[in-house]
This record gives sequence, structure tokens and C-alpha cells, in this order.
Amino acid sequence: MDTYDLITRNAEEVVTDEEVRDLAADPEGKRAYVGYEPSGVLHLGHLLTANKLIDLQEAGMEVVVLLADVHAYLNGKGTFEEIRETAEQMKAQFIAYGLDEESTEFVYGSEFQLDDDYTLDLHELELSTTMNRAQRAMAELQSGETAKVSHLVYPLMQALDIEYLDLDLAVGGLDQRKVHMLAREELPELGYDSPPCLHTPIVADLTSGEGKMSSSEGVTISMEDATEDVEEKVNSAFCPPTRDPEGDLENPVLELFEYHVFPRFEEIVVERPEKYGGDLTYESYESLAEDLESGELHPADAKSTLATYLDELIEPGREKLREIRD
RNA sequence: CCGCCCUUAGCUCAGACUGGUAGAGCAGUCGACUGUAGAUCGACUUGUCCCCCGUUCAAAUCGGGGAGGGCGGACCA
Repeated sequence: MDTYDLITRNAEEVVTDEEVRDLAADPEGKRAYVGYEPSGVLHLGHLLTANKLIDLQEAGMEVVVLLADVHAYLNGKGTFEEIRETAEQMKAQFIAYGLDEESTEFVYGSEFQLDDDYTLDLHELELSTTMNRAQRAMAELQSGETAKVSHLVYPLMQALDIEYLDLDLAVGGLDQRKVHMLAREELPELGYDSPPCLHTPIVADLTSGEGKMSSSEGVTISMEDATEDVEEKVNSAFCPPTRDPEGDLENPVLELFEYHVFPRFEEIVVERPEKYGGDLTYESYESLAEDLESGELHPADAKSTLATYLDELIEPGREKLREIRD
């Protein structure tokens, strides 16, 4: 796989393609980042962007993980002390998951976001951004919730972080595109560069298959799930025997194979009883998806396989969590 | 500073005028049917009625106080 394909694989969107091609042409030393509001337990949503960071490292880029403690504070997630603690747990789980400790730069937001220069730039952004724009860029605000001033400052800081962390690429879920577009538009006004962006897809809800909908409520798999939990959650997932369900629905089981399993494993083995045709082996997502579509691979077999591999991905983090909690 | 509205199941809300310890839809759980899930049937669960005080035999409901949330008016310094 060439560098450009590696950088953009499984990306829902890249802004702009031309800018990312330039990056791919000379990735050495280029810096990419994802910002995470500290959370004590990683779930598949975190891991999706982490997979992309691993791709970028493999492509030769430097990777920065922002442990956004100030952002979490602004979003009402507790005291700085509590946030610090969950951030440290988060970092440990990322490393357990596969982000290389040596080559990944973990940065706390509070290390630079309280500096004078940063603050003055922030105020300048406040001056030039309407409340409407800021609120629409604030992805972490739940729909229906009314924004506090802190919620409006939040996305402005996200934009500024890109400059202050000296980044060449901003990575995030598709839900982050508005804030990234804000950054692209406003940073040049402060005399800074407009950052290229890469957005990962939003995986459909496991139980309903609804994509793009309000995701945070649904069932997800996290580092604290036991093997049996993973099996049960995957087994109860929506999975029609097709890659393109009717209506706006997606097939979350296939999506998990595509975005979580195949990027991390060379070969997928479906263990299947002889009466159903015996074991199957896949080296690409495409071939697995085609077999599900054709009926060669039954959804129940796809599910048990998915559970096995997800469990394997989660196991190191689960172990780390257990250590932390003891 | 002033005024109006809201707060009841996980969610959206009905019930309040005319007091009798609570309902619907959705969600959820469990079965049936499918070699998965969903859909479809069938069954079932769910409550600090925002808090405190008062009136009453009896308060989600009436009166007083408070808290939280939403909206508007005024102010143009």
C-alpha cells in the first residue's frame, strides 16, 4: 500500500485531497493529532481514530495525542484533579492498544492552553466568531442542551490547538468537521496556516444500524467489557445478510470488520462447524463483505468471528485497566 | 431589574382547572419465529410526580417558600 493510500484508508473525508497528497509525498517529520476529552475507559469510538494514528505513524508521521483536560473542564466533566486521573488512565490504555509510547507525543492541554499568547489569540478568535458559528462547531454539546459560554470557547480552543501544537494534519471523527472548518477559516485570520483535515467515519449504532444519528446513546464496546460482554453485544448487533441494508441503515458488523479488525490483522479466520461448510479465511474486508452479501458467510458466523477479534484488540487495554484499578 | 412558561417512567409528554398515592407513545426486558440481529407476533417491567413547609381524612393536583431550566421586556450606558 503506498503512503497516500495508507494515510487515507478508511477515511470518510479528507480536506483537501490536494493538501493531503502533498503530505503523503513527504510525510517524514510531519505532525498529526487527535484530541480526546479524557475518559476513564476507551471505547470503539476512540479506537477508530487511534487506528488512523497508527496508520499515520506507519506512514512516517509524528503523532500527537492531546489529552484535552481543559476542554473536559469546560465541558463540565469534573475537577482538574479528576480529569487528570482519567487522562492518565486513557493514556495507558492507548499505549496498551498499540500506540507506541516512544513515538507518540502525549500532551495535556493545560500544558500550553493557559499561556498568555494562547489566551490572547483565543480572545481574538472570540472577537471574530459568532456565537451561532461557535455553537454549531461544538460537537460535544448534546442536542437539546443549551450552550454555556464555556461551550462556545471550547471549539475555538480546538482550532487554536492545531496551531499551538504545530500540526500539519488534524484528525477526528466526521463529527469534528465543523470545528475543523472553523479552524481552516479562522486560523489564517490570525496569521497562521490553514490545517489539512482527515475525518474518520462515524460507525453506525450496533443495535439499530442507524448511522450519523445521535451516537453517544447507543451500545458500544469498551475496554472494560469482559469477553462475554463483547460476545453478547456483538451477537445482539443489527446484521442483515447484506452490506447495504435498506433505508439509511448500515451494517455495523461489517463496519467493525472494516474499520477495526482488518486494519489490525493480516488474516481473519472464521471458525465454522463442518455442517455449515467449515472454516473460512479472509485477507481483505472486501472478500468478507462479498461473502456475506452472497450468503457464503452467515451473519452468525461473522458475528462470532468479529467478537473474537474485537476481544483480542481490547484485551491488552482491559488488562491495563485491571492493573490501574487494583 | 421586571414579566411569562416549564420540571411526572430511560426519552417525549398526558393527567392539575373539578384533590381519592399515575398513564400513553417510544425505549427496555423476556419468549415465539428465523442457524445472527432486525421486522412481526405474544407477555412483562419501570416512578423521590424537582425540593421544603402548609391546608386536608386524603395532595402530582390547592396555598406559601425555594431550586433548576427555557423565553421575553427593560437598559443603549
